[in-house]
Amino acid sequence: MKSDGRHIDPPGRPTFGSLFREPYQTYLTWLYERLKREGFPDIRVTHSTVLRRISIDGARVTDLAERAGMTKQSMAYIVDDLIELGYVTIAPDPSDGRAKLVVPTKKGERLLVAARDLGDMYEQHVAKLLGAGQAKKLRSLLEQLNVKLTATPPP
Amino acid sequence: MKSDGRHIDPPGRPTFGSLFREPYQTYLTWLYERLKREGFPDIRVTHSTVLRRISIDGARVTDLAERAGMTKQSMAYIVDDLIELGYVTIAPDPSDGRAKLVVPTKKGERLLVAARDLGDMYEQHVAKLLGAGQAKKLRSLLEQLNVKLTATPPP
DNA sequence: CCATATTAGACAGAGAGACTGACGATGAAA
DNA sequence: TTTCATCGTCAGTCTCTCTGTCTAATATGG
Repeated sequence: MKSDGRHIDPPGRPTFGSLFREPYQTYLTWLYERLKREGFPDIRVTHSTVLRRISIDGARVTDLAERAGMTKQSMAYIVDDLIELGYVTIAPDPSDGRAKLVVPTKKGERLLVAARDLGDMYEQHVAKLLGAGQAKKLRSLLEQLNVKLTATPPP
Repeated sequence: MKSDGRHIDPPGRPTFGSLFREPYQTYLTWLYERLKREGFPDIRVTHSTVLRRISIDGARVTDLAERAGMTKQSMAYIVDDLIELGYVTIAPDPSDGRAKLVVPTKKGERLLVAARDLGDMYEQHVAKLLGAGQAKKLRSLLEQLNVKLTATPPP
């Protein structure tokens, strides 16, 4: 944990990568620790690829996989896990006999609400650290950046 | 209980988590794609846990592991890989007969320089997208945030 | 209406990358 | 010297993602 001050990254000027990595890592670690405490001890980081994209209307495994940028086999693996843990169920898709819909259970909905509330709580903590105005500025800059990076990716 | 929205994340207001995740993901993907093109096709994301923390003076596996927050076995596995790929070598630690130092080779140093240059290039791209002043502001906010989050983690 | 191509998902196997536990060798301290 | 801590390794396991192959169901052109 202690830094010896002889790294490639000069201590005074963190690389742009670490600038983004560190808060994300911190957030991730905090969130899953809190979810554990809030009564969801069996939720792992991988599950978020499903949880981030699920809706109460249900979603197909193939769609979830495509949105997450992974294979449908991998997505099916994660969905299976969430089924076993009781956070989602599968229902037949009335509009396509081949497809199944992944739908959150009541327990799954409680999880989604908890995760969202924790996200808000984290943002409030950041506002307390930076000041409300600066936190708002940070959000705004990151939102702009994400939009513009999508539109104009680096060469 | 909100039930009218189809998506858990309202489209207009990304969660705080996604705000950090997206630029980091974009950056990672871009960086390793570029490294591939720059002549380092065998470098994978995992290797960064070593590369981020290595110095030209060398570092012990145990230290690398502790700084990366992982086990020394896992770190040794990654170091072995980098040895085989020719990016680092191990040298005996003159101050401790049990220990070995992980030192970058010439090839490893070229990689570190390339990675750092690409990081700068990415930052310049961000400056072009947001404007130089806003990009500087973003860097400043993220630096402050990282320092303050370390000092005062969320509850 | 049928033949063919496409699509949704399942099954099997492989490999990366992380973990735990146990261990020998070396060093530090009583 | 004896005892305990530390450095790195060996062996085994688990999670997660990938390819490749397969079936059942759907969509489409003739």
